[in-house]
Amino acid sequence: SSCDWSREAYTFDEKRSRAVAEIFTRMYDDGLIYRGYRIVNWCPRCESTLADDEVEYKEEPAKLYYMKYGPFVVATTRPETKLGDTGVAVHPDDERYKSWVGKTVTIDLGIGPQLIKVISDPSVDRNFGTGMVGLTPAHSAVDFKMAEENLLPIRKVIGEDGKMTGLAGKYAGLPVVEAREKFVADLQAKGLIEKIEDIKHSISVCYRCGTVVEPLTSRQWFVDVERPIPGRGKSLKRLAIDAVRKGGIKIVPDRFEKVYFHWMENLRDWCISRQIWFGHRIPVWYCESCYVEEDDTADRAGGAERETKKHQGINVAATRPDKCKDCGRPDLVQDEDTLDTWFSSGTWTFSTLGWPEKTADLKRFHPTQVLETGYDILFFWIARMILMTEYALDQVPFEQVYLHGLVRDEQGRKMSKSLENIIDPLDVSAKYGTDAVRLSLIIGNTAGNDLKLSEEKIGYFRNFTNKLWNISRFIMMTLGEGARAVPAGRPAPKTLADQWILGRLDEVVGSVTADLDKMNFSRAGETLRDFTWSELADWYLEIAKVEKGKEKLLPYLLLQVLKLWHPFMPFVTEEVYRLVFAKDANDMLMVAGWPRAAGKMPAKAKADFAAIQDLVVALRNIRASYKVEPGRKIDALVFAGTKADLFKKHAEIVRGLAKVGELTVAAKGQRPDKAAGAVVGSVQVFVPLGSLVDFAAEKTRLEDELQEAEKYLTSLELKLKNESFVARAPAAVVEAERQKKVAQVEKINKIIEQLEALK
RNA sequence: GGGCGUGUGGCUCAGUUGGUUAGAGCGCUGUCCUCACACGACAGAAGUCAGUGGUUCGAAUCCACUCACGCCCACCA
Repeated sequence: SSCDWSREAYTFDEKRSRAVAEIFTRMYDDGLIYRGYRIVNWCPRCESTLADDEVEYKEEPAKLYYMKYGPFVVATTRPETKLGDTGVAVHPDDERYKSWVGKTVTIDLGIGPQLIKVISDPSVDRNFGTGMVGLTPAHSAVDFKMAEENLLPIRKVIGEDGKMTGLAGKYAGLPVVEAREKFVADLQAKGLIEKIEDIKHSISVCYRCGTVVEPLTSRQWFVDVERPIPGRGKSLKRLAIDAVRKGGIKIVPDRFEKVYFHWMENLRDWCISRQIWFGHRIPVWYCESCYVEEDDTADRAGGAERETKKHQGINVAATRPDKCKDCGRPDLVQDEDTLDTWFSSGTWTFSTLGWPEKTADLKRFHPTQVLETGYDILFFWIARMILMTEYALDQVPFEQVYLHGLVRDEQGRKMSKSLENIIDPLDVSAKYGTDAVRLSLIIGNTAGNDLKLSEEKIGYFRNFTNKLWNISRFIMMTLGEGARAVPAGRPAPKTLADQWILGRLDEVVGSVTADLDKMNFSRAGETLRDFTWSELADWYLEIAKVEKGKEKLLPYLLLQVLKLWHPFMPFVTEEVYRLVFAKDANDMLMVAGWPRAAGKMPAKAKADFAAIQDLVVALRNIRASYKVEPGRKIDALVFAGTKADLFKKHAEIVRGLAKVGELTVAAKGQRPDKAAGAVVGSVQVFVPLGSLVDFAAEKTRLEDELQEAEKYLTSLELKLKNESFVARAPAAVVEAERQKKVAQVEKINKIIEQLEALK
């Protein structure tokens, strides 16, 4: 896929703003958006509400105060909120308090009498504290809920500024922390604090600024996630759950589906109004003539009907109305609040395609196929997009969600400004190239797992980029001065090496394509890298220096490799394509077709080539262990048995790649004097090195090799002697083990032969 | 309190439905500035797959438990 810049969109441009206002209006008309006075998460620093998932939790040591409370004792971590208590809850079966339930007591915490009703609720833990919970409906979601059920008054003692309100008596105007200290000191002076315990407590903080969040009652706009949508019979919540459960959306890796369901099932009404200026303004206008501010304290919850639909002077519309729907007067004032950014972003997949117009784009491109994002944004954005899209279009927003992990530093820490461990993509792009940065983010990481990134890693991929560049240069050189390659069909293989590299290419095309389909991006990249570097460059290009006549095949291989790499490293591949293949400026790799595997390599070709590789490696090994200078040629004698013809035929390759002067191949023969030797399968290799040969070392090496080989043989024999294995394992597996045994026996015999000759 | 993830050579990570003597890159060791590339070539060393028990002819892979680290969720007052 590529970006279509003609469809560039911005959240706050006219079309997107229109879509946001439109969906708000529709949801309001369907009774899914309402204005209500209830508990919200309030950040005193941002002076705004927060959605439930915008609140983060931190475990911190805290104090649990046991305070005298009229005839009772209650335990609390927030003594100052007790000034807002209007009730107290106990477990229904708690014998200690049973007789009190239903009664109202009057207590005085120092600011005058407070009426406290005793209620019972099964959620109260009898063993925590005194088994009795003071209820502060205005500052605790749980308490608020119980207050609803038991019709307790709401007494708001903490204001939006984070300071105590007028209802807090002499503590009014104090910030909560100061109020707490003073209040506790006052209680202690009066002997009303029974004891103080140290406990661990999780406090809620604002995800944006880290300030402690105050739950408080406030009049805000909410999305009702439980209410059945008119005409559809399902709630938003249900719709969003079914989208994933019924397979319309697949999340990769799938374990996140479980996380998604859990979150959705527990979703409560979503507070969408914010008191910040950056956002879409809420499309609601209040009539200056007939709208009367609701009375907060008299208000009970109760939902959409009571609070908005019936409320006079509230006008909801996608564009500013001329006059009030109730009184017809034109004096309208728009709500000053903005919408939660995720409410707006939730419309993204369809607002970018022109919704609410019935555009051709919408018809053609929606639902989209893949959304790719970090798992930390699953609730914020993905869940909201699903919710909003299901509502607006009765479609899923996308068919697949690919979740990547978070990028961390070398030590696994989150990147952050304060730790100064941020790797700026622009810096490292300039330093190592953009393709190298891309590769370092793709390779070495799997879906949903965090990624440790370091400059060192990026540097490695810079090296690979350079390797690909040099491979291209080499291939260009073989084409001759200034020559350009014409993309053509697949050339027929002329040699075994050709057959092998084309066969390997097919295998690589197959596995890379399959991995991309399965979103195994890292594995696809690794497969490609290993093929490009080890097989194409280290083997085939070296062979091409020996075997000539590859003017067609080399460009073909390069083009296929460029196509396969293009999604991973678009810049370098495109540039090489431009230099080597492009007919004109409009001929671009990024729109080229994806390679397809042409066939399957014959097993014989594969085995033959592997035998040649083994021989070359064995010869190089001897060179290395005797420290023969790279420039110096060695002579070699090979007793190859049935492979003699194969080696004779490809002697040039062996000589070229292993720097052999005279290569003698025979089925078998007599071991030469003063030669270093090696055994590769059933093949014996000798390199006469005259006085250089160290017989003691040769002997030790062969003995070690023999020991190793016998150990393996024993394990094979043991396996084959096991009757259950032979009887129960698939025939093919058993046969494979038998073959291994035969080969191993042969190898051992050759090693013994060589050892004998040394004596 | 609930849920999830990770634990594989010094480091970073792959290992599809259980079946090659467990792979790769970095790093390391040795030789080389060989005419595409020293951001390179060649050769090599290095792992009882966290632990225990189980299932199986066969376990890094499946099951149970344990340990370590990390993350997410939750109205523990």
